[in-house]
Amino acid sequence: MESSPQTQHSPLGELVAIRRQKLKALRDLGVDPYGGAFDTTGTVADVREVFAEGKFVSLAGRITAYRDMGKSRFLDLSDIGGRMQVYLNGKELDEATLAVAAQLDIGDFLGVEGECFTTRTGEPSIKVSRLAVLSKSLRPLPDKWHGVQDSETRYRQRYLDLIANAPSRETFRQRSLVVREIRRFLDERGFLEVETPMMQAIPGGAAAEPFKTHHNALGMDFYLRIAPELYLKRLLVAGFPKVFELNRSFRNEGISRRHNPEFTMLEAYWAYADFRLMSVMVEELICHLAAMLGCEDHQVHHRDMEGNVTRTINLSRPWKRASYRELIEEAVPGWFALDAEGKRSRCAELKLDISHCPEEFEMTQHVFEKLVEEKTIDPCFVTHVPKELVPLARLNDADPSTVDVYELIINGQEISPGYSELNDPDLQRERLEHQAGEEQQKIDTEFLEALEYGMPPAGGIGIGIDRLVMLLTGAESIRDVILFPHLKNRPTGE
RNA sequence: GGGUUGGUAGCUCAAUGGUAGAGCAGUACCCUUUUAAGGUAUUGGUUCUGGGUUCGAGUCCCAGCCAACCCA
Repeated sequence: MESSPQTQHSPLGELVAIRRQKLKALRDLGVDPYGGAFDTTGTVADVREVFAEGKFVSLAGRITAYRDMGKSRFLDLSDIGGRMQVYLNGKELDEATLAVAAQLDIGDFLGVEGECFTTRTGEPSIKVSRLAVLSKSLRPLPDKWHGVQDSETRYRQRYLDLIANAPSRETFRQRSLVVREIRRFLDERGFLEVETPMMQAIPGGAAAEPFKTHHNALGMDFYLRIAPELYLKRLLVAGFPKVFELNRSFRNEGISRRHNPEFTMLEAYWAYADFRLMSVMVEELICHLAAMLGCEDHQVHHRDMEGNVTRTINLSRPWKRASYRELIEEAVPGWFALDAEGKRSRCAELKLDISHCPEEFEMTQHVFEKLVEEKTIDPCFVTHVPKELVPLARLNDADPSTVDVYELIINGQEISPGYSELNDPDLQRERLEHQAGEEQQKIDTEFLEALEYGMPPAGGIGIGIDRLVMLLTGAESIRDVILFPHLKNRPTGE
């Protein structure tokens, strides 16, 4: 705990001290500044809905503006969904109420009862007949007009960001709508939502560095999952034909504009389907979500602070489908005709740093990431991906050097992979062993055992929900769609 | 991990190496339909931290901390 700011000889301390004096004044008036339940007509939005001249309503919210005109006082009561103006008439209210009103600050939670009326400037308002202090705010809120600009404050004290910045509120409201709608969409199609372990003895389903933890009673180490995949497939073995999980996974890797150590992923599996069917469902889902958020003509517009359109994503169906090879040839003609040395010098010409790509397929993948993925704004399903990149998918019958998957690229980043899942237990074991190399202990042999009981052929998808929300809301950073992104600890104190 | 930029009042931002300022918030007063209310007055500073250069540092140099962006 930090020391109380009012004990410090600081400007902030003085502001807090003044508010504490008001707190005491309220108590001296016989008012509990942290009142209990308050019966309301509803939220601000609800009250606006039922608003009718002369109607008696009751509303609670935070004071976000205070306009004192002498005998007349107007204040704004806000909640996450909007604001409502409240009017205090200095001549009609009793002395006790006015004395309480004199101790109010921006930031306080207040409950009011009164009649609806419209001011002559046309503002729907509530003429207060009774008020109740619900929570006295002891610290000053951010600037009412500029909000919180400092990114560090916005992330560390997200509540201040949400209080002060309407666009941030809207982003997180939309995120919530998206998650809810995905569940509804899948439920409508017969998918069953399940919950599988986030603590796993062997973290499988992806290639990523896991977080490690320890269970005392069992006396064993666990890892936070990097993907739910291997458990969801066990449920296919169990006989569930359609399952999904929409929840957190964890990867102990770098933090960037597009990476948070914990992130939200949808994984869905559909028995007897394949990656093509999954791609159509994902196309439908994302278009549906965009439409729900009000995008017109399948155009998603990203805007800057002034509201100018900075990017338009065209979601018109059908979405482009092209093979990994085609897309790379398109970006770098003649690429696949080059030998390893040729590829290396071509990368140098293209100013691509491939110092971390010893293998040829890694150079190719780097070219793909830089010259295809990052430049693909409108949706594109990339198919026929090299098998080295995707060890858990079914090999393509016609070209066994590739797998039956799609990688959906939108907005310059991978949004969703979709597979025809590999259900041959022997081949799966071989591919996992090859992937694990020296580290055979990293193979989830119990998963392989499950496969040996028989897993139906299936289509599977993953969707990175954070990135999906970025694309739908125009957020530039993953931190703008995660309520509490991880940052380093603050040095000390404030 | 490397590079670039930034960190000044509660918030948003200024300030050629030469007295640290403004708007909002706060405080006091005026004002009965305002709404970024308005008017008058006014309080408020460890300029991120620690060193250094200098007659003099928010400003220049070094180191560190935190953040954003780019690269890996």
